[in-house]
Amino acid sequence: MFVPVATILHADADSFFASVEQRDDPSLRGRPVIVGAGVVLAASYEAKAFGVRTAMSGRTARRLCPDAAVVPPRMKAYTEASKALYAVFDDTTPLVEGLSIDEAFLDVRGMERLSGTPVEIAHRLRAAVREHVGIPVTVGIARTKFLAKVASAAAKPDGLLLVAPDREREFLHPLPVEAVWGVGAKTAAKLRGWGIASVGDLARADEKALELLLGRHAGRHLHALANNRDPRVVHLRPRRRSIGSQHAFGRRPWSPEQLDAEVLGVVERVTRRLRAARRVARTVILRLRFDDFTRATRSRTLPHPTASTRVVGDAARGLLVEALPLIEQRGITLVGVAVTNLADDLPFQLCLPLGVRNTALLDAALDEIRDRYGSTAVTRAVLLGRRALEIPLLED
DNA sequence: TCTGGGGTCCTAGGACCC
DNA sequence: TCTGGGGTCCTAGGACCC
Repeated sequence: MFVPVATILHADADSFFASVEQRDDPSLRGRPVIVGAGVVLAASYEAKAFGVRTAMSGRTARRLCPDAAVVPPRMKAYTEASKALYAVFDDTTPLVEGLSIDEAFLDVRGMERLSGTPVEIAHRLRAAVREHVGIPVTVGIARTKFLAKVASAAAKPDGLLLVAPDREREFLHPLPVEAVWGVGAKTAAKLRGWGIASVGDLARADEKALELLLGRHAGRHLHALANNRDPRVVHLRPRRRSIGSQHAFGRRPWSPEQLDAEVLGVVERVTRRLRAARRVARTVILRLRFDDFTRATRSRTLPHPTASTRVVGDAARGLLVEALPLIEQRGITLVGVAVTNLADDLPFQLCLPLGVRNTALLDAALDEIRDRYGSTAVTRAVLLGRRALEIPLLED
């Protein structure tokens, strides 16, 4: 007989940024700690006890918890800690799916004889993170991703919770709808307006009615999760689909020149990361936020993928000009640029579209490759490019 | 209650092609 | 000449997550 087994672990560091700060500065241990001044990026559990929450304004947080230590974020330290955390994950099982800087699914199916039961593996994982990273991590264990994720949230902080396969519904159904992964403030408000307050209510709701209320996909998806149907499997880390950067500058007076310079600065950061990842993008998106907190996006898809600061910059500036009336009308507080439609930046991808009938453009492409990757890459590109160009050149 | 920076996915209309 | 149906791509916006 088939016996379902809980083999999916969801490991989630507790108040990640704040834990790293407490690790690196002993005087912060046991004290309320808030990371980030303008807005709360992370709050230690001591601060959360006062009602401080992530994404809350710094002013509100300090009012709730005047004794908290407020520290500026150190992204570099968090990135390092994340690498160490993932090293422990990768050491635990080959099947790790990263969700964010501090959180991942691990599938430990079939590892019983080698490593012990999932609960034993989770205990060892927590101890290893303590030892090698120096921060607490909470683990939820269940048969599905969704249950594992909900379990870790329920077990926080510094906990471990197994949802046994024969007790899934009794665990799930009493929880509030907000506990469902994918239900945020807007969706929760809609559901509560319809008298749906618990996961059990959601499970008993009519699926078609949910589709009408929330949209086709969201309706079906949430109905399935509430009814404990989640067939999603653990995948290896998927590749990134977009890269973006943004800058908020508050309600200062601004001029079109300053705005233009701001956009170019953001583009510079984005294209640098794009090149570091050896990828190219075809769609450029300009994000704007206004004085009244409304937002807008403008996007443009280029004929060829690129990682060039100039090309992305020109596109972003064009979009900015388009949006200028809106900006003048509402006043701007944030600009961001994201690129998407990503592909690998193989040298021949530059040669292929550029060189087909125009050798001047090919030269420009090769210059770009030399600037970016050095002269050996040019040799490779020329070889690849020649091969790619053979047929079109014969046609000419 | 009015704030950061980084992402993901879905919806829906319009253009265009077959 | 006209009408239908289907598919893909692009653009803009919305919701959600950490």
